Amino acid sequence: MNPKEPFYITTAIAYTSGKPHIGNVSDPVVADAIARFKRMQGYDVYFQTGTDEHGKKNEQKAKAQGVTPKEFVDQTSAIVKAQFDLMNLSYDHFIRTTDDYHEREVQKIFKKLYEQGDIYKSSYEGLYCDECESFLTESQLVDGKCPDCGRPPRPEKEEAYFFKMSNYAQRLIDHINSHPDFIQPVSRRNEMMNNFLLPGLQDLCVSRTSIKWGVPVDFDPQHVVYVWLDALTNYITGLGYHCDGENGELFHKYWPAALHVIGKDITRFHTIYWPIFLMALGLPLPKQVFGHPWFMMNGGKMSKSAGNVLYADDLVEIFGVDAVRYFVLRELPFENDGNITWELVNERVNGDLANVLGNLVNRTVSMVNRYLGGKVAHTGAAAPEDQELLECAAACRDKVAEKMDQLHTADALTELFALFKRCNKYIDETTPWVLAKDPSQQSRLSTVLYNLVDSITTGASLLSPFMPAASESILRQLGTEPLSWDRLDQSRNYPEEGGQVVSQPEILFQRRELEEIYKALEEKYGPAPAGAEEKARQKLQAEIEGIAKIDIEHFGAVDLRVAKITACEPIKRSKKLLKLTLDDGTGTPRTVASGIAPWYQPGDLIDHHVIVVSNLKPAKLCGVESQGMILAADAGEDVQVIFVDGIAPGSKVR
RNA sequence: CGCGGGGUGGAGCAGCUCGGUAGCUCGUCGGGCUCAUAACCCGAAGGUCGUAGGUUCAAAUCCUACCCCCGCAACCA
Repeated sequence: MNPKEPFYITTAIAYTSGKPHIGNVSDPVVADAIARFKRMQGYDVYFQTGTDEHGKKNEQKAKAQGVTPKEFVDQTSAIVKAQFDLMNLSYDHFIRTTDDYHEREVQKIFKKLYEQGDIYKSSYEGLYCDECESFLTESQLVDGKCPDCGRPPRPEKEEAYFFKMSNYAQRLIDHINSHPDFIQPVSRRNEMMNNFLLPGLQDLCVSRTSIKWGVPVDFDPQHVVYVWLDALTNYITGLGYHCDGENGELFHKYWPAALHVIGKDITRFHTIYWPIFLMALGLPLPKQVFGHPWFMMNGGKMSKSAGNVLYADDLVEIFGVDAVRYFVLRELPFENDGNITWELVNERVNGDLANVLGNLVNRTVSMVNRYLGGKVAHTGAAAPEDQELLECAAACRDKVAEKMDQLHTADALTELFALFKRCNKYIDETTPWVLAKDPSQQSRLSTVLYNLVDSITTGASLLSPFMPAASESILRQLGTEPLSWDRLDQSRNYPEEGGQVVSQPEILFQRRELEEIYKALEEKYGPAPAGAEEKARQKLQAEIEGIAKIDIEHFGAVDLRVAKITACEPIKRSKKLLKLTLDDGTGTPRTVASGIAPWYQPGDLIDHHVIVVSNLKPAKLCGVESQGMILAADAGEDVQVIFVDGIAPGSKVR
């Protein structure tokens, strides 16, 4: 390997709408471990992260707080940065999309793409719904009506800029096919190909006039640049890219990026739009994009509104930075979503970190002090049972590297911890406490403990990209320094003539009982159930108060009738829909699609009488025309259709 | 028939490309040890590898059909 080979790695820049949760900091942590590992291997690494600060959401939030958008994102960007720093990220550059050099360059890029014909000015053709304040695409339209409110939208022509994706789609398809590792994992690649590229890419609208908080198009200032075009370019503006040709030194050195680490939700932007923007700029494409899966909380998506969010700083407060890093790197899987809960983190910390690693260091330092006065040297008294340990330690480096090359941080850690487990086993095999009782075994005892310390030194050195602080602490306790990469596949790196360990071992990772954790959480947040109930009440109240009052005429406009379900069948291609055939007393059967399939079997419904909104405008759902809707109580998890059995079909409900 | 991923001891996963003893972590049970953070080490129990067929001397692995779960798309009238 060329020791100076550049390696540019980025995370997705974080959106500054609020405090990021543990899932949001997981790709920076993964990227950081990879960046540190590559540095250790001798690559010339440049690691960039940052915040994405423009867009409507921030504009609105700032307004709600009575501050300017810039003031708002200054706050939230600092919050994001604090979380990243807390996780001990070793980024070389933290970019903000409100940085002046970035904004200037985005304007130039936009202009260049416009001048060369990739971006063209047109008008947004869709119909505009005044009620919903949004444009509707052809596919959204339902009988020419707004799908949300059913009002007739009026034709509106709003001018906007579009990017001609079709110019580059085929080139991108070819690139993806000829670079099988470009998109990781493969499931994401197939998804992109089949859902977006092969059916034909739509031109992308790349400007907005409805938003003020963005980078203005300098030659047409009522437009601002679409946030994704703005955000994605951070990867090159951060390196000092200048589209007029005078690129900075960093750009020359580091572009194209070796790896973009992102969350799976934004794979489309990074593997379709971003490469195409780069093609348009005549730049080489990044070598790899890794759309990692997510952490779920108890099987559900983490979200603030669901109240199941875990924050990095809360976890760090209890477990420490390295433990949280370890969990993310060990448990965030490669292909499918992973799980994170207090219980799972605790299990990992106790099992792997406290028991296997922490205790190993602790017992080793203790023995060196107790039996050898704190100084351990290789005295030459080798024995056959040493071989297996020494080989395990020497082989560890390449095993870990192989897994890291595949971006499998979890497997890399498994390999590394296999070494620590092997060390524990070696202690049992050699029983130093027995040797210590026999003065004639003094030399052997010293070699045994030397081998142990030597192997731990190797392991601790390899550990540093994953858990920098723990690695440093172990090496300091052993009285040595991290090993350089080219020595890591060898033995006897610990000073053979003798090294001095600290006189008192320090607890690396504290074992904790779940009860302690629950207690700490309760002290911090108060009793959980009561708080949650109160929150739910407040939310409900706010929700109901937020709904505009209507007068009786409006309600009278809704025609509710009793109808009997005469037939019911599931709708193919849909998960939630059942197709109901109703007798509403008119003699003409009425078809209604209803999203109740998760709660009702078709047979449960036949012959029941239900309430139907009879004058709702028809709509097409999954290929079925639905003429009205039936009423049901929706408790989120549970849904019950309202039955009025015994009442004649056609009866009015008021 | 929209596209893709997956179904392996109680839990979470590896193995499948290139058929040949089903492996790892946690949990359970039993034993050992005392240097250590109730830790560490050893052993055991527990699996018709989603179902049904097929190919083969031999199938978790290859082929066919079906069932179930997850993601993307669609979508809750």
